[in-house]
Amino acid sequence: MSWTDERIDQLKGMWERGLTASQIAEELGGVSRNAVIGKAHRLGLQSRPSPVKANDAPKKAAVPPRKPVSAAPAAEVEAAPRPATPAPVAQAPAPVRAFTPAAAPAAPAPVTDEAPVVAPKPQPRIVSVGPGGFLRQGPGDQQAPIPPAPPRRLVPAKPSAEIAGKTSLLDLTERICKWPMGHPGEPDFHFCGEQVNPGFPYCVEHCGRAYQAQLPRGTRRPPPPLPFGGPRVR
DNA sequence: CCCTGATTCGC
DNA sequence: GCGAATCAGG
Repeated sequence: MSWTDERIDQLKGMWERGLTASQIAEELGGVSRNAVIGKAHRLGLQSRPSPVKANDAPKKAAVPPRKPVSAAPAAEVEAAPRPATPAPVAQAPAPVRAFTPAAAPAAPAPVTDEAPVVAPKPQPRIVSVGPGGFLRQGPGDQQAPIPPAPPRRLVPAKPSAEIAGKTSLLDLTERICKWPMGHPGEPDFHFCGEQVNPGFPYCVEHCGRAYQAQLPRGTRRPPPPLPFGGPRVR
């Protein structure tokens, strides 16, 4: 499989929504987890909480090159680190005022420079709250800052109590027995969920059901006689 | 063992 | 550019 624009878009979306690389790889199909991670990095989608990478100063070399083909110049001065998100210079917490009307009028924009900015009179903005708690926006108002969505992992909703504790379709992995229990559509339809017989999609017990030993040709039993002599043959 | 993301490097 | 191999932490 190749990285078409569509697949790249899917990758971006899932990566940003917090799906793991494995999940994304499964979803896309035809690519490995490593491929997804590699592509994500090449795309510049980067930096998700990694279990390995400490978020703070990497004092030690994280991964010393296994095959140091070229000696790296050690005296490299790191360039100025680019902040991941532009500094929220004038991110005045406007909506807060709506919820804490008693608070004194805070400085609307905490400008940090020393220029003698003549603070315009902090005229009290009238903010009305609509049903559901959203803030009504006046014609001149700027869009309220959208709070960044925290990274979240999609968790399959548990649909019913009958299935609680059972192996659902979403629980299936390479090493989970996929023998169906019940029938699709029924409320308690699930899968066996036992440890798989290595190399097979089912556990040992269900392998015995799925794969019946076949006698060599010539030694097969004749088919059992059908009732009433079987279908009529002219 | 399983999982995770990061990184390297041959292709 | 791609991704398997590898590393390393949970």
